Amino acid sequence: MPGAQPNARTRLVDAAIESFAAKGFHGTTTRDIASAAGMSPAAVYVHHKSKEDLLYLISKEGHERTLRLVEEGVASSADPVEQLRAVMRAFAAHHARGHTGARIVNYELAALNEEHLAEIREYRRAIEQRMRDVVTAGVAADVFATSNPRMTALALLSLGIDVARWYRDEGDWAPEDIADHYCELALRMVGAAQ
Amino acid sequence: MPGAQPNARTRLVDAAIESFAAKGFHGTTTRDIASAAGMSPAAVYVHHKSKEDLLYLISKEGHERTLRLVEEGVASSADPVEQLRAVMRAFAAHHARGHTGARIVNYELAALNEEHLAEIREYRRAIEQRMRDVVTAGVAADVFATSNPRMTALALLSLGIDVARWYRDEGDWAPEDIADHYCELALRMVGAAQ
DNA sequence: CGCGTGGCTAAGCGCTTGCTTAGTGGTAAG
DNA sequence: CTTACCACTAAGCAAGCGCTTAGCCACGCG
Repeated sequence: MPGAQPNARTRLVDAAIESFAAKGFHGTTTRDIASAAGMSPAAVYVHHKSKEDLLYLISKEGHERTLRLVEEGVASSADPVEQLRAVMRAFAAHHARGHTGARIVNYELAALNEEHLAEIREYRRAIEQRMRDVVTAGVAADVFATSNPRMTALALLSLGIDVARWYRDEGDWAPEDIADHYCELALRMVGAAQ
Repeated sequence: MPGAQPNARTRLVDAAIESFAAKGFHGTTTRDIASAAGMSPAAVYVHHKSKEDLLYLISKEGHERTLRLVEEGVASSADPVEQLRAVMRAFAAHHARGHTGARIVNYELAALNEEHLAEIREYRRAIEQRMRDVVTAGVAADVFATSNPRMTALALLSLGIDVARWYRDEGDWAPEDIADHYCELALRMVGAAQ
């Protein structure tokens, strides 16, 4: 065991996450990734097929995690108000706490190849569907009131996703502060009765 | 006059906007830009200093335009409710209609050099300040009610910016449809009295 | 001990990159 | 006709790119 720390493969993945988030997929070289993981350029290819494959792995795991988050929020209650609260809390906090990975998930889709992109799009479609279901259930139960449930659902996700763009670790707000306030905003956006 | 159409310089800028928006700054080559403008690779350097300088020019003009938009919205009325309506309408519609340029403005900041980035940050700070002023004025006038005006103002801008990410020309909604609905959402987010 | 195995690297291949150099051809003034 | 100028290009340079090849070295097993 030469270097340090855990598994070299995951060290490379972590290095790729840092690099892709900071400089974008095309702005990152395989040498950047290797040296951030403390290895030689060739080491990347011992553990991963290609640079694009690393991106795909990161994107896939990120989307899986996000979908799971949303589904757990929906499953946490039968009340649309509580569902929305749970989903928005988890979604916003995740995009703050995990802004590094979330930037890749949301802004590097164009760098994926065709098949990989098609697969990732499925996750995104599923996430949107879950949020749409929550909003339409609330409207049907007459606890939400919005003139365009589909656009409102998209706006809710959009608001959460964009946290990954503006969030800074050195900022004044902790992920939980943002999650709290975003819950309030979400309930207002859907016109939740209070 | 060999090629066609207007001014070669602006043709190159337009080509750069298309390319940067589609593939990102680092994913675009100077040859991409030149050939999209119907010229040889060297022609880029007849009219522009460097690839980064093209990005700077696009980013600067985009930010100037956005700031102007926000300021016009604020100036359109003395009533915070009307101000917010005007700003959100213009802001959302702009990020839909001009999503190509807006993507560069919002997602390619990291590709700017240090001085250029510093200058661009000033525009962004000013835009945020204008929005914050509208929200705090509304709270002071007791027509808005929000527990965290600063975060709410950021969320309003965030919501508008992210339109540039998800908007598609082939989609079901026109920029005006989005602008209308986003006005409603904005007023709800700030807790505007109805 | 010899032998295989598996994580890792030194070196480098073929290609593309941003950008430069040395012009070319068309236009217009003198 | 000469001269100067301007928009543009053909060709190419040095550097950097993603990725491969060949092989090293520490290890476990007989």
